[in-house]
Amino acid sequence: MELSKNFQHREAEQHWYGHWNKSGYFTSKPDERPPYTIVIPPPNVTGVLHMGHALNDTVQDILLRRARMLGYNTCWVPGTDHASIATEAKVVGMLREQGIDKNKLSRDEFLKHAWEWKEKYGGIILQQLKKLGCALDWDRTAFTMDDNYYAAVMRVFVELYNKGYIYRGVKMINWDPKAKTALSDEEVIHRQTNSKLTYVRYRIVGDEEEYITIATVRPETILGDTAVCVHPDDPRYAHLKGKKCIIPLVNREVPIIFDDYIDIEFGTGALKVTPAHDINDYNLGLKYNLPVIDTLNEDGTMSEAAGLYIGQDRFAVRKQIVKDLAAAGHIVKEEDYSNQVGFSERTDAVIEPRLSMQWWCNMEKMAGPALENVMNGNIEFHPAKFKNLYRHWMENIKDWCISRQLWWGQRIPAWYDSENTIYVAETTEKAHEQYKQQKPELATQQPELRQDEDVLDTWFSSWLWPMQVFGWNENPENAELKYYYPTNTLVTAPEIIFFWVARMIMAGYEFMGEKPFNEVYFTGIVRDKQGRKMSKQLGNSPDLLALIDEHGADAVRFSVMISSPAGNDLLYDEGTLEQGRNFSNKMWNAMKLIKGWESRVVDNVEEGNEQFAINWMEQRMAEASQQIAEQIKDFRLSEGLKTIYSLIWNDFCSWYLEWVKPGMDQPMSHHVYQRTVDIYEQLLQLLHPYMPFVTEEIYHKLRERKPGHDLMVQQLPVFESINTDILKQGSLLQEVITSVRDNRVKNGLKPKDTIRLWINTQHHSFYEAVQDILRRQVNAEHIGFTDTAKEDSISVVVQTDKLYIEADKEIDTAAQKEEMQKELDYLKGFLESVNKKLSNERFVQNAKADIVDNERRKKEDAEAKIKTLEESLSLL
RNA sequence: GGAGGCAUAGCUCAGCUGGUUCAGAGCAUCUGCCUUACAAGCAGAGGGUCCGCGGUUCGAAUCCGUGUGCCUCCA
Repeated sequence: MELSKNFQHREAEQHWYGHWNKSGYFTSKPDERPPYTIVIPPPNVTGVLHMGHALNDTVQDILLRRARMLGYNTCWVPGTDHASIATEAKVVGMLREQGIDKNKLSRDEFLKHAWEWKEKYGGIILQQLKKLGCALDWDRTAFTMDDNYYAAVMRVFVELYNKGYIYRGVKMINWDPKAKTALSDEEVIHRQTNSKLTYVRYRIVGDEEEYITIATVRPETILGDTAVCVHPDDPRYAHLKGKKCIIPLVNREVPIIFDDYIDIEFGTGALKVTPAHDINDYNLGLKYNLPVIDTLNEDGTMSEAAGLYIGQDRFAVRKQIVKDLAAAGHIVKEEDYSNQVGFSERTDAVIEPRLSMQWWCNMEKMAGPALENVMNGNIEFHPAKFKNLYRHWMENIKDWCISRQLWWGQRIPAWYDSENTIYVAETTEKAHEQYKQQKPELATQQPELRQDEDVLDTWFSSWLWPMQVFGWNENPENAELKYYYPTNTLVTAPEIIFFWVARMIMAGYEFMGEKPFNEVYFTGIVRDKQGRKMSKQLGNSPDLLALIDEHGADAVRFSVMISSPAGNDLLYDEGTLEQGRNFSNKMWNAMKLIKGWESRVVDNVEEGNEQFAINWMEQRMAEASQQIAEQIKDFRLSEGLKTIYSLIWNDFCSWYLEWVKPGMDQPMSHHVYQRTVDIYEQLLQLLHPYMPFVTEEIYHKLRERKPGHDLMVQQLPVFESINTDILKQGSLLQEVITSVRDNRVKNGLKPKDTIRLWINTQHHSFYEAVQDILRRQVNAEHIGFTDTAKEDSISVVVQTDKLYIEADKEIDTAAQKEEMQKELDYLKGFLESVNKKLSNERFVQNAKADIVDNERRKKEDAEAKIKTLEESLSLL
């Protein structure tokens, strides 16, 4: 078998993903094993794989692949979200390019285009997840607009309506003038924006000379003002009680009202009140019974009601009105001002608060169990800090605006008769039945009902995801739902904790009477090296498919995971891609080295110190396995990867393989060879969840495998208790080797220069067990024991052993002396502090016994070492 | 304005219930090596006022208070 110089990721990735898929490893059916279930946070059907997905889905894949190795029946459900507003915007844009105006299409015609688009381009992201290696059960691929899913959404709407949670009403909502739809509070992004604060004076009625000055960042809304408000305790305005003022340009008389809502410090202390276009003004309007003048059209242009600038865009008017006000002598001043402005999450348009008739869902009742079960730990949040955030939101939960003025989505199942009576039902037929029952006479004259034009918020469907992907609506008692629900772990971004996580929890308790998942792991936000959030707009998100193609999926997974501290944001540095690729390469070469020994394997070769190396490596592996299990259990996935990385690179490659490596053209013991392959297999298995492709590839190169004998489906070995003595001996050996090498370098010995090593020690048996290893590792031609110091040698102290290096070269004793003296000084200082502690009665009395014992041991160790060092020093 | 978080080596971060020779890891840097798997590598080294101040304690990177700086979410 000819092995390439480096790991070739392209062929390996394609081959193994296909092989796993064909072998049915991704498919799950309920059986006697315990389930481990994850539902993927469904990406937008319009989406393409970006860094956030890479992080999120790699985490899920790691958890899932590891769970399979621990004996669980793993099921990871893929799918996409119809993403009503994002998809509709995309389709509208595509139609525009083809010269088709959405407004000229009927609803059905538009939906036909939308479905065509979805079938053709939608769900590309699912193919991209395959490239990343994700072990998703493709047979279960779901879409939030599938027929059965649609039906579930209808049922939920009707049930909540019948319970009285869902109602229709006029309220102030966030209006997206670009998409021409309402948005929920969660879909509005507030950004600090540079604006102008314009000071405008309104003349007081009955006095040609007196004015009241207000400050505003949205001067165009002046046209909708119906009052001016000041604080009742503000002495500047006390004399204006009962007076009116005149809105400039439109010359409308409005009252001056007094309310302690006003912040005296802000601006001039006088606030213009525009009930139609500001939520706080709206509330003031309700309180003082002010008229509402809606000056905006749905596309953000000025309406008839504005009286001026009709049909012109709000931002153009903002500039123009300041000029016109100035010309009329009403502008006092303008100053730069920085404030929070709301933007649409989907279209990035500036949000206008706007009054409109919408559908609402009252969340208060559903919030109860959802809050309780997170706070009591029934659903675990990792990191736990998100519990506070969650509680804060749940305790102040507001009604959810669930209607959207769009076509792409689940149409609201409400019908109206000619008297505007509402019939809510899952289907047209059922609505008509209600109608005939309630108004038989009208129904015979006018049999047709008219359905509400709006669709539901996307999240009103995705909050059912963990139940509906297992067929909740068809049969809530079905075997799959019973087996897989509640799912185990939800992995998602903290940004959608309210949009999605909280609502899934509410839906779970409301409709299933059970939580949707046992635990939630919130990943960090992916940022670039400068700490900026990766986004399309900034263009700082790398092309993932290109990265995978160039460096390999394993390298991408490695690089995302290694820089992903638990619970914190991830500053993505492409340099770690190289680290990941180098790691693959390192493992590839370790395999090549081992394979190179295969032809030299002999049954009856005399073994040297290899057994020590094997015993030590096995214990290191057991120790690291335990650490990794702990780390992954606590979602410290990045640390888990570091642990395996170091175990493979340092312990296995740098130490173990060097320790068992046979000399040039020397035979290899059959036993040592087999154990080495066994050990390597287990290491590959530990790493497999993180880097599935390279590990599977090497696993198959190491030994011939029978069909079905793939690394992905192997079970993790269970390690017995750990022998710490062997681990300590291994560390001592490493310390001896490193110290001797260090002294070789410091004394200018070249790697090829051989030495003679003399050891003054109590631990003869230990050194005998490792002397072959030691000799090779420090390039010694001879190792022997001694009771006395060696003349003209480099002396090295390791713990309490003294080593003497003899070389055919001049030795710089002065430098050595200095080094030893430094070490000695440090130890003496250390001993002093230990002694101080031990002579402190309060310490000896208060501290735990084993802590005190430990201090005593430290004291003894330090004293012994000082003695050894002093002896060595005196001989220099 | 309200809520939450973070601050440890040049960079990114560990350090869990206060006590291990506790001040760590990786990357980066420096020095020497093309040594019989790997120069995408090997060997070795240097590098820190644990943000400032105060407190609790026999003992604080760790707990508490406070100041400063940065970040996120909400209004």
